[in-house]
Amino acid sequence: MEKKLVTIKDIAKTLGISKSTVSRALCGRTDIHPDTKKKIIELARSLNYEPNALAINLKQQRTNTIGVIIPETVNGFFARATGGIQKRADMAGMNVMICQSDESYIIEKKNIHSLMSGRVDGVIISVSHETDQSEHFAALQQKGIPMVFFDRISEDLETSQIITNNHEIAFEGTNHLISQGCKRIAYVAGPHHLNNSKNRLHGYLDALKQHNIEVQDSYIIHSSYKSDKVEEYTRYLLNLPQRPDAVFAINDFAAVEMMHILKKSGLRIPDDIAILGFNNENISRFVEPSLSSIDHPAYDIGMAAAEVLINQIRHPELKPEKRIVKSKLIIRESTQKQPQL
Amino acid sequence: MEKKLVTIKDIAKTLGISKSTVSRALCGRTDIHPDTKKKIIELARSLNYEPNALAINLKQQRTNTIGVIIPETVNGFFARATGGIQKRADMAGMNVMICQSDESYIIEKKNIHSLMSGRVDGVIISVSHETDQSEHFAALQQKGIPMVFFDRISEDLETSQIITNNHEIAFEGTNHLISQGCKRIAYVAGPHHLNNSKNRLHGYLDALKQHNIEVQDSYIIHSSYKSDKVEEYTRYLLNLPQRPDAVFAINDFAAVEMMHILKKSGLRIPDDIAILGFNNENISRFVEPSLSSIDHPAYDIGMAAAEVLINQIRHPELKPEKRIVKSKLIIRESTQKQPQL
DNA sequence: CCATATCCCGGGAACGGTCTCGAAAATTTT
DNA sequence: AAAATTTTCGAGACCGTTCCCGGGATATGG
Repeated sequence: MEKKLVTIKDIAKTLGISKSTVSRALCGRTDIHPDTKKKIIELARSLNYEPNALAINLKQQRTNTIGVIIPETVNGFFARATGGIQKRADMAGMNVMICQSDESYIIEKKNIHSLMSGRVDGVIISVSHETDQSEHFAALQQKGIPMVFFDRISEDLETSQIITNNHEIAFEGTNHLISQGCKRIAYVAGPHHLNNSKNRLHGYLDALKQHNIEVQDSYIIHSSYKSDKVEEYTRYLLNLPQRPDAVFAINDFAAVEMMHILKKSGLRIPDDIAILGFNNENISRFVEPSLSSIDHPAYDIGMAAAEVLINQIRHPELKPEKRIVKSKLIIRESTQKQPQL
Repeated sequence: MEKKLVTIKDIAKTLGISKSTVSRALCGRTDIHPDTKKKIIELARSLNYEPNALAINLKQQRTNTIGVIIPETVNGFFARATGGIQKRADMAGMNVMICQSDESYIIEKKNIHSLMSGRVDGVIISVSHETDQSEHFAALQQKGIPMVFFDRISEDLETSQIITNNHEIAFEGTNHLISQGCKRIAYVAGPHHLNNSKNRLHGYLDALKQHNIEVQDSYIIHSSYKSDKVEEYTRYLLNLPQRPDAVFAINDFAAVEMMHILKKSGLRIPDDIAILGFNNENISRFVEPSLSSIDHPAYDIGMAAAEVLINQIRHPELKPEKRIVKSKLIIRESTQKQPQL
């Protein structure tokens, strides 16, 4: 136990050669005799030599790793997105370091510093729900560390970003509800300051406007993404003088829980009240009635984010790049009032 | 852009003092004059100095980070567990580096090497579903890097581990099904070589034996954890000459999907066939009928794993520690044949 | 056979910190 | 006021690599 790890110097000493030569052999240079190279590699293998990434990175002035800051991994969307990031990074031979902000601005800030300190080559971020400023991001940018935002972006900064057609898809979703005959459509939105909830909200509002449906402020709920309030605002909606006949929810978890409460209250879905979710989680197919939702291509978004970042790392002269990934409306039972013909 | 990051030497030079002094000020030593210290700290702050963790770690011969290897973050259990790990590590001022094996032995091995290379102070592992050997773990151990297994452990090695009362809880779950009058209980198990599926399987078998119910091999399915085969084996069970009257499933996702298929086939749950899941995912409360499950305290398991590992790191002389965290049977509608009185 | 190019290899400076040691300066003791 | 002690600081080794540079050995060319 507690053995000192074997270093390049140990190998050099036992072989009676210089550490430069050992280094040459181990990182695959050509200016070394095949025989010595073979000897070195064999010894290294037998000693179970593991290169010290700290030393290498210190010397190289880059770590070959990209930092990721996401609100939380328990959220299926972010879990799938990091999956995509990891896949793409792996293809490029890069490592990934994941931090969770836990939807907290303070922790997000700490994460930034810890990634800077770890000298990651670039950062991918989806900002915490609490965050409404951007100095900590600016600090990163100022140090010349490339960064890419996805899904939840910080609009104050001129950086690369991967977003979806939020406005359009919320517009489309709302239109779908209207086409089903819904007139009193409640909307569970995210926090005001986040771009994606803002854009989605406008999509919703514009759809209403297009159909000359008056906007009811009491139908719009600004909720946290950490949905521990679902029951509360569901009861609120139920007790409104004019009960909504549809709800467009912030995500599928909220939608499913809401459906559960509504059903227990004796309401029929979608006939009494239609429900449309967001994110198209796995479960949505299996609940009853099956939940209509917006398919948010998390994995692809992650892949795109990593791809853009890696480009940025390799070609620092590139201008920030914005990509838009398309979300898709998935219609299931929870919003389909009339049976299909 | 592309600015060189500010170092301790830069600060020393502009202040006309030695880097030793700067270092002293920045890492909070006492043998330095308050005035110089103040000057240094102010300059550092104004320059946005960020210590280079690589250099520090290289010198200190420890990184203050613990590595984590889990099969996949999209799995709610592991996502919650890493949440617990991160929480506990944070309390101890340590960082966490998460790797996903994607249930692949090859990737798991690569992860191990990348963590060794990164010189993490210790590793927490839940082995991939594919893994049936342990040399790669042994390599870690041999280098004196403490490790803790959780949930899915490698039995070949003498290491710390956090497990649950698998045998007992599977026994209890099966008993519960029997108490509901089920006699033909199918069991969807994990791979043979994983300790937890093995122990659970024995719990199931022992429960049957205790009630003199003959074991039917055709009722036992060894499935992957990556459940893309649910439909396939559900059909298989449905087509057996003697259809089972209960299924004890490997996890809630499989259970929920299975329920969905069974319902579409016109079977009533739990009357025609009872379903018991594993892991008590969020959704289980919301499906219809609500799913009985085994509550597997992921967060606590993660906390425990981190705690044991940190102990081990700080006191290398300690013997490996085994902790058992209790799972709990949660009875809902999917297994409750007779209405409650 | 000598000049030149090529091939291998060792020495040693970096990378950015920490830390030990000893010395200068300031303070206290006698 | 000299001695002893304490405070404060600088020089430089070190962590494990990479890489530049130069030199000796070997091969190539005329």
